Amino acid sequence: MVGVRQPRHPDLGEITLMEVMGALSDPIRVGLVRVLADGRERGWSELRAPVAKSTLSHHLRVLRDAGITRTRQEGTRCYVQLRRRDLDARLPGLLNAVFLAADSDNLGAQVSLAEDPSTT
Amino acid sequence: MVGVRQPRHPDLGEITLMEVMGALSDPIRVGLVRVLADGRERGWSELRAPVAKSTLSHHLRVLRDAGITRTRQEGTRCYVQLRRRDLDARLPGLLNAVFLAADSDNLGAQVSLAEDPSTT
DNA sequence: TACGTTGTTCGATATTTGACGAACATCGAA
DNA sequence: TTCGATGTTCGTCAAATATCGAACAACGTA
Repeated sequence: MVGVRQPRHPDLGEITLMEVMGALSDPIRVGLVRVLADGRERGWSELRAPVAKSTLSHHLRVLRDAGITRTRQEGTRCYVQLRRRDLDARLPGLLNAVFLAADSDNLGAQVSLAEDPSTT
Repeated sequence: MVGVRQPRHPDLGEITLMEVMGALSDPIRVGLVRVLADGRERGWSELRAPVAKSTLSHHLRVLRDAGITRTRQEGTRCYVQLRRRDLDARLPGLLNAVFLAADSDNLGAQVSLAEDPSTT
């Protein structure tokens, strides 16, 4: 990515419940995960959250470090994707439960996707 | 209870995903919840955790405030119980997922019950 | 090669959190 | 009523977190 190369992605066995729970105890991050819920890869710049870009970068890092998302760099741009398969394998049912509760309370609604992907 | 009366217990509708996730992102607290997993009420003094009693009190308060446990006072003693029904109603599947993951990793194993309940 | 874009990293804060021991409050018992 | 037991609360610290703006680094492009 831009700045530093090769963000660390913990592999399946390194994903821990404690870290995932901690990562998902912040509304911005839950919002980000919800936005990625459909499994599609999203561009960093599509993500809309009411925080400074350095803060958004921080949150995305927490998610990545916890093994919740995967970041891919392509040229100058980054793309983020939910590691749903890995999470479901390692922590069965957790993501579903979080989505269920978050959806019903519209938690993390402050986060959204840019309507127009070109709004990069 | 001892010290101050009537600990606050959020009712069903006040339980939030964010607070529960935060409460369950600490190994001691996950350990406590695991110890209460069978639904039986336990005496405060039965709980064994590698922290000072003021710290244990703190953790039990975090769990109580999040709506995860219910505390009852009887004379000089306190009894704690998991609010499983409420949690399952408000956050379906979450507790199960946490138990599943915590059990398989033996998370929070530092917490246990006194072998002899009289070890009060 | 000089720029502009895109995220990341670096301080700097302010807040929250975990932990401890000591003081305290409440209840039951001597 | 004087103790002893049982938790809670308080004051204090250290460590972790959330945020921000500014400086940076890596790419693509003019």
